Amino acid sequence: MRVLQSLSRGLRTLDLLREADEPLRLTHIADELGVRKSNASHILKTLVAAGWATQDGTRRYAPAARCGGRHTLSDVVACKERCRPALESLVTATGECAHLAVLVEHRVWYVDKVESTLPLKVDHPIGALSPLHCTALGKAFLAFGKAGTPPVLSRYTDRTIVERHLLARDVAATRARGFAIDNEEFAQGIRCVARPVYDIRGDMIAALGISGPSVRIDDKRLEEFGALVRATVIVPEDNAS
Amino acid sequence: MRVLQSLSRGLRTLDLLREADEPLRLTHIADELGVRKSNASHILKTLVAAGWATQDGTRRYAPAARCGGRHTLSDVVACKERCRPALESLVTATGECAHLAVLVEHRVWYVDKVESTLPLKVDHPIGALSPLHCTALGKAFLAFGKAGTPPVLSRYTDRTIVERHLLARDVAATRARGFAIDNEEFAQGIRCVARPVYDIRGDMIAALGISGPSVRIDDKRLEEFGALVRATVIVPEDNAS
DNA sequence: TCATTTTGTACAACAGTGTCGAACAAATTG
DNA sequence: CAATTTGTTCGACACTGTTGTACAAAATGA
Repeated sequence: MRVLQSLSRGLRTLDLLREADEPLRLTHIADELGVRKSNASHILKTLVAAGWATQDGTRRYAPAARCGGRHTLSDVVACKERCRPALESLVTATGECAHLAVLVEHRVWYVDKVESTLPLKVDHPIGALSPLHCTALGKAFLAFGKAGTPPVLSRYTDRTIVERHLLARDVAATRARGFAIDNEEFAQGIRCVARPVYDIRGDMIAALGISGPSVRIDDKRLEEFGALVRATVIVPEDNAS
Repeated sequence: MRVLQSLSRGLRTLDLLREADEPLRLTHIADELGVRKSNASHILKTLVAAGWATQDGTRRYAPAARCGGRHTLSDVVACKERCRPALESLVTATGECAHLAVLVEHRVWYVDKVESTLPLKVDHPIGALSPLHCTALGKAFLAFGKAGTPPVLSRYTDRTIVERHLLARDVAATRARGFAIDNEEFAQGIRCVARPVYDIRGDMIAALGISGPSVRIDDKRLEEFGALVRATVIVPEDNAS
């Protein structure tokens, strides 16, 4: 069997573009492929002509929308189904609400939840969209996924982190801690913790968290929840695909 | 500028695989590309080696999972947001529930809804998954989208269509009618109508429908609902992408 | 603002890859 | 089991893709 060189390189280029968090320069791609710039230029021009990549105003290249995000709808639904038991056991263990969300552009999209049975409870409806910088689920993507810091950091409460360097520090702390915390940064009286969920390839696909009213969650309990969420076992994806 | 031939053909092949409803034979692809079979074989082997296509037991080729479905998460969220006004106006006009769903594998996935304000109402929760062959939303995908008939047709009520030829006839009727109907085929006492929602490229991306209790929806009203759903204007997608 | 550096595209020419055609192998059909 | 269709392997030539250089266009820094 013969492997077509230019085709392989073109596909490799698509992978590079997709894996990158930001548009890539021609030089970078040429280096990565191990070819001359002129050659890389032709490869990229061909990808653009075929509608698989785009070139922006700064001459950088990005994958076209048709390349899709890192995950498909099927991936998300499969993830949702395999995280269900974890959500339920967390609610049983804590009595608080559990949520599952995926990353869409610069927001998190709630795709599943299990409600608390207590009368006072948090209700993020499935299908809702929330910002990244002030929710535990969102911060989990900032810390463990490939989400870039959102362009604007809106204020929701007096605790919302709206300065980029403070957010960066919080994200670093989150990474070290192993789970993300939202301490009334999105809505007053609500505290949350969240952890990443990875797919079989090791890419973060979703964030899974617990939310509850601050009156029931003191600092000590918040830490316990964090440890609990982090330690929760999520059934691995079957590699039949 | 030079367009790399083998790369173009490889990308073209990916398009063919993605657009097809079923795995394609090598000969078919070779004809489509206008090259010899041996050449097409090398192209496809390269795609497989790079993880962009798969070859099944019958030697047919299909796009790999990473190619994604026809639509991304962002597409779905954008669709959901642009369909919101339509859902709300339909609920206002009819008093019944409106739902929005996308296709995932062989099921529909509810991504948005607006509830009826009446005490007796239908409640398909967002995030739920339903079969294709016995829901209006699902039948809309069968008739107007590229969904294939599901492998098994389970019975849910005594009205559920479980024979393939009867379902095919129903799908054809749906196409002619312009909207899909579920006449207590999934749950007793619930009738629905649904229509397709298209993206900017003309591919069906979602199904939008109204559901209500049969006691309030006689045949005449069902037709009215169908006409109403079909006539509802959905704000077009902005082509900034 | 103008040098200086970096980055991307265009060009010609050669090497080597991709394409062809045929022969073989493997399914599928009758 | 023969006949037909379909997919893969192989060698060889032609043409495509790669290279290196030259030029243009931004970006950077003074």
